[in-house]
Amino acid sequence: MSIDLRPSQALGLWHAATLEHLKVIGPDLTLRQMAILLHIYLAPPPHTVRGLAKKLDVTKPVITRALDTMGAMGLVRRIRDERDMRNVVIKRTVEGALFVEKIGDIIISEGRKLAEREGVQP
Amino acid sequence: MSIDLRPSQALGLWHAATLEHLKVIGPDLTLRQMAILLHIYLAPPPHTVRGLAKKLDVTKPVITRALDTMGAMGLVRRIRDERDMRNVVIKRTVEGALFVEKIGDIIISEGRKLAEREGVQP
DNA sequence: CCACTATGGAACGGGTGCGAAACAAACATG
DNA sequence: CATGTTTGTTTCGCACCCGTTCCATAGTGG
Repeated sequence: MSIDLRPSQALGLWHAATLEHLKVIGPDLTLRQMAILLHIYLAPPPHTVRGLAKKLDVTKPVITRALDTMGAMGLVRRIRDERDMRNVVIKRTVEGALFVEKIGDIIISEGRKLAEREGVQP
Repeated sequence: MSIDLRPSQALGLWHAATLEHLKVIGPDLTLRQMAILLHIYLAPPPHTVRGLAKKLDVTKPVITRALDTMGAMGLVRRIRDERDMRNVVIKRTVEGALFVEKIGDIIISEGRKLAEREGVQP
């Protein structure tokens, strides 16, 4: 229930989750794209290009290109804002939600394995 | 103490740690390079190119190039095996150990923040 | 209308990772 | 030795991401 990690646990979890992520999902997303995707699915909408750029402290083209890539993968959808046609609102997709859910499953699963392997410790 | 995560916690932790990782460390390592680095520092030595390639299920050039990159960053060191000169043994460095430790700190810190924010829940 | 700003995207040049194949050196074996 | 095998690296062609810069469209205020 808690997430008070000891150093070896934290790194072990990160290590295992990274390995499993590569094996299940592949190396096709950069760390930045991952961050963008997770932010879209975990932070409350609406999301715009400039909002994401500011939040992640990157330039706008980075967001644009990431949306191109992830849009092609079907993980995300762009919609023009009807009320201010300059804006683009980024929407979630079913496929993207499943993708993010899969990432969560990996982490939970690796966390559980790690807990079993270590048992209860001081 | 435990690492039994609920879905929202797992993804929240991954999200926060990814964001913080990008902010503190930068986007200069790919997911694969991260996995290689963590494996070198968390799994028991010795580590060889082919061993890493097999463990991570990638081709050898991937390892070679990753070692080039991370070697240039000082995170890792190559040593020829004296007893079989075909082998290359990958050694850890002080700088690399600090780097990995920093990653652990990020995860622990974000985990703690997350726990505080959520409190005890069903 | 006409500047002026805001927003997202496109174009350019540089860097780098990738897979496949070829390569060089060190060992093993007949 | 001569041949084959193992190990790590290099090369090649491709693709993608990056930062900078510039551009097109949409809204704003005189």
